[in-house]
Amino acid sequence: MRPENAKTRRKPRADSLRNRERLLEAATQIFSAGGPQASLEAVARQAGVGIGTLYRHFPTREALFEAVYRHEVDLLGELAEQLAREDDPVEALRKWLQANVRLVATKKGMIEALQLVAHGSSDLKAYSFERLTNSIGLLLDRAVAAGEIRSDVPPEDLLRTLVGIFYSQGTTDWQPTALRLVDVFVDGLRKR
Amino acid sequence: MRPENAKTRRKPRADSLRNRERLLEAATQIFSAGGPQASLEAVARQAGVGIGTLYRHFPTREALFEAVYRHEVDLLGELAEQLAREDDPVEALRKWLQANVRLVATKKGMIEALQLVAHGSSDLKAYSFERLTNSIGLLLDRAVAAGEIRSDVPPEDLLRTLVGIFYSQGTTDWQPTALRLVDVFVDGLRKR
DNA sequence: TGATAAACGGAGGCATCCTCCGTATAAATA
DNA sequence: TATTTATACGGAGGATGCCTCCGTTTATCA
Repeated sequence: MRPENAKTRRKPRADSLRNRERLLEAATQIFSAGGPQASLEAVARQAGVGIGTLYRHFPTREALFEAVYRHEVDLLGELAEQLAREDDPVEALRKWLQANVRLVATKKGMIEALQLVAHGSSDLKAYSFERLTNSIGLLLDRAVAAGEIRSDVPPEDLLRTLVGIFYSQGTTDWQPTALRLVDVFVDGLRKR
Repeated sequence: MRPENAKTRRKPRADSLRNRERLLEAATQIFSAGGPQASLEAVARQAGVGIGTLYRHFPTREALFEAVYRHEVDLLGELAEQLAREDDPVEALRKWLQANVRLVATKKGMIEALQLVAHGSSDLKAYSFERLTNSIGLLLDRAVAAGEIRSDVPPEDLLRTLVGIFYSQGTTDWQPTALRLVDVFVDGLRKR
């Protein structure tokens, strides 16, 4: 006799959890290298599981992609919380923005991925928009509170500006330009 | 004896030209409906030619897509020249911008298409950027010369703003919003 | 240590990609 | 106009990817 609700449930199987992790990790790699339309069979191969297992965990390409993307967004959120404990608030903000640029730069597929998100599932869109806006807000408020930057730029505008920087850049060697633009923008936020 | 250069060339075959046209037209339809990753075999079917013919004319998906996109850009260029002959220069500018919105709206695939261009062949990017900038410049200069709008907004900025409006919108029912934003922006350009 | 719910792998059917080459045909030539 | 020949045509076919289905395996629970 088990004392739980009507729906008595077994503990999830250990191999299931493990495979899910492996798939997520493999998908991050494969999508990063090949964009979000990369072969799902390649993902399964990379993870060392059967294609059926992939589809059981993530019934559609979008489901897998969303899980990967959510994970990346969460990592950026954690980075923001970590940076919020640094001394110099303006530098913390700058570092976070630069981390975004580097993330996109090292993962060539991420650019296309971002575009899919921009016009895909609005759940995911809402989630990541909120999460990223909060991250920026955290760092921004601290810098504003310290009296170091102007207070009339809301986090949303900063996020959109960041995305704009990604979009407007070409494919080759855009990272230095993007980093410079971020620098300029952060400097522009500073009070004179 | 033919009086031409070392490379004596026949006139291109009529069927070849015709098929190229048909493929372009079919691709415009198919890509518009299904986005740039739509089936190429569907394009060939729609055009009423064999798949081999498609590949002979356009060796890669990108080549076909580029041709389609160039054609659309050229049409917008021609529209600008036509509008430049209208009476009211500000209205002409507004109409051209609205035509852009409608073009993208009726062709759902165009949004993804634009994104491909943004990170694809830089030839195509340069070509379309220049062509569209010129179109805007044509209409803008006329309105400036008539003293109706401010003179400190270069065509490039206007183009980027337009693209930004496309990107920032969600998938559903964004056309009214985009048209409104265009309106606001054009009104903002007016001298008080 | 069995019973069994849950997860696993991958074969198989279908779609698309792209290449290759025998056939057809439009332009050139006589 | 008839013949030649460069050029283009169509589509079969091999490779790959998508996704489903189901017989087999295995982790949990008693």
